[in-house]
Amino acid sequence: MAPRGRPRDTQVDERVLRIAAALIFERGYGGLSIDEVAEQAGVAKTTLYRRWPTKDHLAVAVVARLQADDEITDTGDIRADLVDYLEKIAAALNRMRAAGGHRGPSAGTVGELVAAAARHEDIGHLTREQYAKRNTLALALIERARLRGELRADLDAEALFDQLAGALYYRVMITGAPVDRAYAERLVSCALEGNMTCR
Amino acid sequence: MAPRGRPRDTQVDERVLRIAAALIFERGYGGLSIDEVAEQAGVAKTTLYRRWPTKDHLAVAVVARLQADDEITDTGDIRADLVDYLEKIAAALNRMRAAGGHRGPSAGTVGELVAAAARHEDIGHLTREQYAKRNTLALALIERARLRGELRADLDAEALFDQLAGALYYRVMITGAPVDRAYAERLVSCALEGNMTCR
DNA sequence: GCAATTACGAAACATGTGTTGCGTAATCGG
DNA sequence: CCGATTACGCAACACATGTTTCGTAATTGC
Repeated sequence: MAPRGRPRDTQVDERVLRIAAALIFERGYGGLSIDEVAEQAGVAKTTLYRRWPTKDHLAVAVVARLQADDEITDTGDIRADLVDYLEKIAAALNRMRAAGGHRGPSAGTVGELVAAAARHEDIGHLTREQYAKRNTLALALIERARLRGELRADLDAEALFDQLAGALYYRVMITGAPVDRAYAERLVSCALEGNMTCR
Repeated sequence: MAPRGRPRDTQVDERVLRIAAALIFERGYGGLSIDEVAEQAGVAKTTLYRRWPTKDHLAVAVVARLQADDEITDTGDIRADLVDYLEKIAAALNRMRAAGGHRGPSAGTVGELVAAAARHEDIGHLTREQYAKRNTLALALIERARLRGELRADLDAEALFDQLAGALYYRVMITGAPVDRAYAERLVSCALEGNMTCR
């Protein structure tokens, strides 16, 4: 049952992830140096590379740790449920945002992770799975609201959620504007109530 | 009027940008090597660094080149105008998307540019200005439609455009789903018509 | 206890980015 | 024409990432 050879030092994973997280949060993605992590953790670089084949993999592992498992609440009030869910996504983004580089509200880490997902097929596969899960949960929530008559019967759930989640990412990565609960409420109102006059 | 010393070889800029674009499009952001660009262009590295202080600056210059100046058309039909504008943004994203790494529909380049904007204050300033300009144009378009009664008087124009543009970026960078004119039409319909039943 | 297996540490190495120093070339102002 | 100024090319360097090699340590199955 136990693997054949010498077992890995399980303390190393914990220690390395903690040190790496501190470095990313303090100096940003570029300030995360493998050499420095190895030195501070008191292990050789080879030990790190055995667990995370690249710096990107280590960084993804760090970020994945501080992402709370997005659990969805279905109170029956689609407006409140959507706001809650968006706020959870926003909170995860803001947590990474705090790990900016030289500037305060920098979205560098999020962009780096997107790039990392594109560079390494396995990371991309992993993150896409994560996002697919989030998407499935949201679409199911919307579908339930539609079935109980809270939402239009002919709505485009995919476009709706793309818009809501996309606006959060757009703000964090592109415009740099803040994302908080108040903004989540604005988004949901805008999306649910529509913008045409002819009604 | 003319600068004091030896003038720069203007052919170098053109040649370097063309070669760098070819490299990015063929091998992705990571495949863009300063040494290789210098060699293929037949110039020294110092000549490149005199014009673009980092690889990030060169890459941004390459991408800025193939971004058509977003001109907005105001036909008086807000739905058609928004679809047109979104399609222009989508076209620019797809052009970068073609410059993927190892996988076809990779959004790595877009993510790298976001990261680059966070790494270098001047790039961030430049791109935020660019996005602010785009935002101003879109908000003005929406405002005109609102004033002529096509849209609700109490709409949230910022949230509306964040949602539309954000959905495009979200798809390109996060989910990897395609963005084309058909999707732009779905977005605009979803946003304009709203999703509640009570109407 | 012994062989196989796996983890670990130390060091050297290859590659790419970005910087620096120096000699040479081109242009302008006088 | 001459000096100041700027561009250019060549070479070397510092630094970080990531790979590889080799010797050693710990654990399992027999």
